[in-house]
Formats: sequence, structure tokens, C-alpha cells
Amino acid sequence: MVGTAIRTAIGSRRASAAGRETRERILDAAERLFAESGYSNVSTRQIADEARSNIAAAHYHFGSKEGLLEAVLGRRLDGINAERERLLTQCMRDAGGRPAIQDVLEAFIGPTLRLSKTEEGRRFNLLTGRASTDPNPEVKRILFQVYDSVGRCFVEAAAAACPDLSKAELFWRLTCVYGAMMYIRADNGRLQHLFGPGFTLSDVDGALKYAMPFLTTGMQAPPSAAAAPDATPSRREDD
Amino acid sequence: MVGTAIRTAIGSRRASAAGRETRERILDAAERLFAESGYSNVSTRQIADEARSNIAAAHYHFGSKEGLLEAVLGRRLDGINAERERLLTQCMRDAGGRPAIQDVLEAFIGPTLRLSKTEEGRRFNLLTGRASTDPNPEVKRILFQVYDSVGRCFVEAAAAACPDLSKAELFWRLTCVYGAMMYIRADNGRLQHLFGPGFTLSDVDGALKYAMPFLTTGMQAPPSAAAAPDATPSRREDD
DNA sequence: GTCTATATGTGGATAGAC
DNA sequence: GTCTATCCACATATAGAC
Repeated sequence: MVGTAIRTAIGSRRASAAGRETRERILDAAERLFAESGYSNVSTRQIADEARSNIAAAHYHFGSKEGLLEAVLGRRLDGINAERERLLTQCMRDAGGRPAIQDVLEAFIGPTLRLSKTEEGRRFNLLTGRASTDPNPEVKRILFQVYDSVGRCFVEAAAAACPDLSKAELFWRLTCVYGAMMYIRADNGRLQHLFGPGFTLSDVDGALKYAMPFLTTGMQAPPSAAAAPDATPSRREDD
Repeated sequence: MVGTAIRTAIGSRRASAAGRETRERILDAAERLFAESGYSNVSTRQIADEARSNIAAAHYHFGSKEGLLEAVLGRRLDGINAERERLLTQCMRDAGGRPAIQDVLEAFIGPTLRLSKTEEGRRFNLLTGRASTDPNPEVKRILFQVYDSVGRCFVEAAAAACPDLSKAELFWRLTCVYGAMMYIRADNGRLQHLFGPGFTLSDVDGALKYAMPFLTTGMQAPPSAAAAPDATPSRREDD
């Protein structure tokens, strides 16, 4: 509705020690509360209170609640996603355009999973994991924008790593990969509830040791057309 | 906050043709709107309008917005989850306690994926997929309650199908399975956006043909301890 | 840049007529 | 059972003093 909010406030911000501190406190508070309760369930009031500031300051710095979410995401994702793209490009180049799928998965998923080694990183993963299925159009728009570039790199690299998969099969397999990655990040507690105490999705080593091989093996499954029951058993056209 | 809402209204409901019609119209409207926008982003007013009724009627029949969500979920899940449990129990029994993992996955995931064959089933999957990462405590409580029993059946059957996996490894693999299943249901449009037109998660045949084998193969990966780099290559203790 | 006070809208829930 | 009218809490956003 008010998409044309005052972005000038952001552009005209100049170095001011006190100002930057407030700004960062608001970002920290927003990140924490968005992660805990979800974008739509948190008010700018709560954020301002948590930041020991007030609503007006939040609007002064970020123009709107939407702009605040954008800033919260950009603050961390700009760096993370640049690294993921760099790793993806590099493993493509190192392998002469035919990377191993485990390297591609590691480049795309590894950096995000490892975020959970710190408490604030874990919180940020919770935020993005929950946001990934948020129906709010504002949230969707921002996510599509922030993840578009790295997502394209990933699909391209995965396609190069699995040249004998049809585009349809790649689509479904990468959906499963995305799903697993986001579910780990969103950490909804379902499996912990079923498995009892002692199991946690925040265990980065467990994720790398157990989830990554699951996904790698799944990606390496033979193409479904060739694996169909009673179908031509051995002939395939490439590779 | 108001968890002790008037449940008597539900209990005291007796057969009344006009009443039941209104009730069903409200459930239909709530299901549609919850699926579209998420529980927290829909007001009871919108639901009442969509049902060509009013807020008071919704509160009369369901006591609260929370009670309404509970009824929306129960209406379909009671049947679906009973069927899933029946299938899981059956494939355990048929295999003498050692079922094939693909049968377990099919029993647990198949019935929900096939819901998407109808438009209203697809909408319902959207609703539950989005709800699965909803941070709202009301939503979490209801989901845990509605899925607890079938979830335990599934974990038990999966453990029986994969006896050589440690509990930790099973935990992580089933997390991946859950993640893929929920991501397909939540259908956030990310992969369609990256793959372009012609690809859709509503394609039930595609899901069964491509996603299920991915998950089955992942579950069948050798245990990670034995698959560790440069580790003992062939000796394993069971099976 | 930061605040208080406020404008303006909408949320869930209920009272009470019919 | 169904409705209108209403209570009250809280949302985003802004005006204007400092």
C-alpha cells in the first residue's frame, strides 16, 4: 500500500555516531523479534521498545516496516550470498564446467548452515527459514529479490553437475534440497518433539555429517526414466 | 491469551440445516483465506465476509479464531492422518516388522501429495505447508496436536526400515524428508521462479515420479560413519 | 536525530435485538 | 442461529517540539 515510503531518509543518512548506534540497535532488535515471532506478528512498537528507542526513529531510519525487513536481511545476506556465489563459480571453474554435486551443495548450503554456529547466526537462519514460506507479499518480494542471483548460480551449477537429469527431474530434486535446507533453518521443532531431548537442528556438525550426504546421495540417484520398473535397464544417452 | 473460549457453543451444536450450511461456508472461507494469506494475516472479518456471514456467527460456531483454525485442520486431517497411520501399520505388518523404506515414505507422504490433485486439496496443502513454519504459538500448538500420532508412527516405521542407522542419523534424514515434503506443500514459488514457466509443484505425478525416488535414495545412503573419508571401507556390524 | 503525542485504521471478541 | 452495533486493544505512520 505505502510502497513509496520515504527512502530519502536512508539515502541522506550521514555518519553520526549516535545515529548509527540507534540504527544498529533497531536492526538487532528487529532481527531478534522477526526471527522469534515472524515478520507479521511483530509490531514496530515492540521493535522500538526492544531497541530502547521509539517508533519514529525506526521510521526515520528505514522508512517503513518493509524497509526495516529489507535492511535486516541485507545486512547479513549481502555478504553470505556473495560468498556462496563465489564458491559456486569457483567450483564450476575448478572442475572445468563439470563440478561434483557434493561440491555444489556444499558451496550453496554450507555457508548458511555454518551460520548456526553462533547464536545470532542461528537466529538469523530461523528468520530466513520462516520467511521462506511466508505468504505476505512484502516478504515474498524481498526474498525473491535478495536470493535471486545466488539461486540462479546454484541451479546452473547443479545442472552442470547432473547433466543426465532432465530439467523436470532437476526441478524436483532441487526442490527437495531447498526444502531440506529451509526446514533445517526454520527449525520448527517437530522432529525434536518426536525424537525427544538430545536432538537439535542447531547442531552444525550433525547437519554437515548427516544431512549433506543424504542430499548428495539423493542428487546422485539414477534418472527416474531409466529407473522406472521393468523399463530398459542399461541404455542411456550421455555420460 | 483467551484459550478458555466458549467451547460449549461447539458441543451444544445440534442438527440444524441452516446452521450447518453457515458453519461449512465459514470453514470453506477460512480454509481458503488461511491458505492464501496465512493464519495471522487473515481477520475473522474477512472470513465472515467471504462466507457471506458475519463475525458473530464465526465466534458462535468456533469460539475463537484459534478454534476456527482447529476445525479447519481437523475437518480434513482426521481422515487423511488416519489413513496414513493405517498404511504405515499395514506395511509394517506385511513386512514382518522390517518394511522397505520406499513403502514407508509412500505411506506417509503419498496421501498428502495426492491431495493436490484437486484444487481444494492443493489449497489445503498450501495451508498446512505454510503453517508448518508458522511461529505463532497457537498455530504450533494445534499442529503438534494434530500431527503427533501419525508422526510417531512414521518415525517408528522409518526406524524399522533403516535398522543400521543411528538415531542421530535417522533424525537428520527424516528432517530432510519432512523438509522436502513440507516445501512441496508450501509451494513458495522459488524454484518455479528460477526454472521458468512450465514447472509447478502442483504436478502430483511429477512429485511421485521424481521427488519420492530422491528421498528413497537418500534414505538408503550408507550410514555416514562408514562413509567417512578414508575410513574403514567395508566392515559394518549389522544387516 | 530523537522524542512525545496523535491521526487513522483494523484486529478479536461480545452484548443484545430478533 | 444470525445479525448490527460496539468495546477496547493495538497496528502503521506522521507531525512537530526539542
